[in-house]
Amino acid sequence: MRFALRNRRTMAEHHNEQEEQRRNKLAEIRQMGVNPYPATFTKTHDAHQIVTGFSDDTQEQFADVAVAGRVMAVRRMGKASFCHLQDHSGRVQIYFKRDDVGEEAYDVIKKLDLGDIVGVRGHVFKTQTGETSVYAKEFTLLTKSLAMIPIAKEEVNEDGTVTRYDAFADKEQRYRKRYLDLIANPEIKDVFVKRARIITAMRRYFDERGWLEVETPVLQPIYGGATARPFVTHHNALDIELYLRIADELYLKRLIVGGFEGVYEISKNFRNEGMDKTHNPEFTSMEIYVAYKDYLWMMEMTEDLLATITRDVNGSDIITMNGTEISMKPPFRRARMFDLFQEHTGMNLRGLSRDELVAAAQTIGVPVDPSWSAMKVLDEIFGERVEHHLVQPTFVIDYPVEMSPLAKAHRSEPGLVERFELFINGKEVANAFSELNDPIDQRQRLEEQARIRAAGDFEAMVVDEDFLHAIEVGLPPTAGLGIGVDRVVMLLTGNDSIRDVVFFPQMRPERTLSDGHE
RNA sequence: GAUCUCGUAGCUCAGCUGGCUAGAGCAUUUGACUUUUAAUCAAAGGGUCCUGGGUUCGAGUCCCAGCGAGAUCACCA
Repeated sequence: MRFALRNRRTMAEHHNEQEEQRRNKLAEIRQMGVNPYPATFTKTHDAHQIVTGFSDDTQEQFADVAVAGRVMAVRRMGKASFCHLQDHSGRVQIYFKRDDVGEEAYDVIKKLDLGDIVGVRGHVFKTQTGETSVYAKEFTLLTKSLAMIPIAKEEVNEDGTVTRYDAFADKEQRYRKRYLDLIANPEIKDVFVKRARIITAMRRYFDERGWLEVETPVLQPIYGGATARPFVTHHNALDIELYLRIADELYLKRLIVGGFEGVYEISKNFRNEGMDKTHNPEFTSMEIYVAYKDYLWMMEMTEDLLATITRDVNGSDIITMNGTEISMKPPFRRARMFDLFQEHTGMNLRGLSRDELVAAAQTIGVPVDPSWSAMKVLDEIFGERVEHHLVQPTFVIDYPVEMSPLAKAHRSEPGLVERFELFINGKEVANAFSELNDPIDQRQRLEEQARIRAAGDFEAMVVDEDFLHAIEVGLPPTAGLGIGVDRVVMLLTGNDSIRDVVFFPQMRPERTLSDGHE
């Protein structure tokens, strides 16, 4: 009966047996004169502090503690009961004895359900079997839970590991109802704590160097800075179409034009494209622009940044992904794109025409569509033959100009731009260039994009006249970098799905009942 | 968008080539038990078998369509 869970809100009158029982208990508790939803509770300790801090030597400090949390297990034995409370730090066992906690409180304790939130005051002790527990003297119901919660039984093994029986494992329900996932599988909180630490470390790194965190528009009249399809929305008062940003690049460069010499933004971007293990329609990116620097400098900054973050959150330079060790210790390998082609295909693809590239692809057995552009063919060969080799951090540098309409022409290599992409574990993690600041060149590049767009490629860029005007006013030499924050989090937490590093990944809407409940 | 796999109780799952009133463990209810710990013991309740069609004497099971999910591929960060 999946839809019973899914459409609870639309079926307010329809409760199953167990939910009906909980509502009855709620009424009974109210009749006993107990408020099932009081306003506050004063905690003195976290579960973790008690479990790790209590000993024969410290028992004085734990003579009077107050803890609160969600009831995760109850074992009743007539006039005494044990339960496990779970708070943000972990679990602790509570011992309730009717003669100590009082008969009225014990009557409420008898009605406790898994998922209720309670507060307990008492002293800490060790049970006969040696588990550190709180011996309750006072009990307060803090929140009566009315909905069923998929709490599984757990066994703590001798080595301290936990075996969970019949755990809440349905990926769909875990993503849709993340609050249940967090309750039932609390260890996933570590991923999100680490995510927060990564972002904090990144911010600290930039702030320490004097670069300014800024905010630029999410709603943009012209989208740009990347090749992607946008989400479209409508502003009623202005009666115009607006686009959710696909990148913040063009606005951040305007700020460098305006005189800031280092700006960064950590922001959600939105791309109206497919979803899979590494793509969510909204995702977090970090973009930073620093004046008077180039992509060579940016490579050093990037490897130092990522090494610093890795050490901060993982305490080591080594990360392990599906059993593969990846060293985040600088310097990272640097390889020119066409050298990598040479290395992994044995062919020199530099300067080949489209037809020659198609022929080359066929020679090495990469299937290509003859209608594709030269750049598309090159990209395909890279994806098929090169990318998955780039497990250890590798800067791929010096891309063809056609692939990079916002990057500065290479200072010594005609036809290439000063750009790098950083690959780790076979996936792109960062993208950066010496920013194009030649206004004539920039205009030509965007106009070329417009032609590609007119020819039917909706991902090609749109000409942004105001941005071009800003470049004409004068952008100093500038290095820019974008990092896929979700991907960094995936790497540092060992997850291979973006859905496991985002609290609420995008899901198809659930089906509603056909009979008009909605 | 394509292909494959899956959808049975609150949770985790059985249910063979279609055949009695659809099962188990946990969870729930009632009773016993004042240091238990996957507590135990006794009894009980709980199901639109994802949805809609079809085949059949008979469908959880077979067929078709739809919805949702996961995996793989394609596009992208």
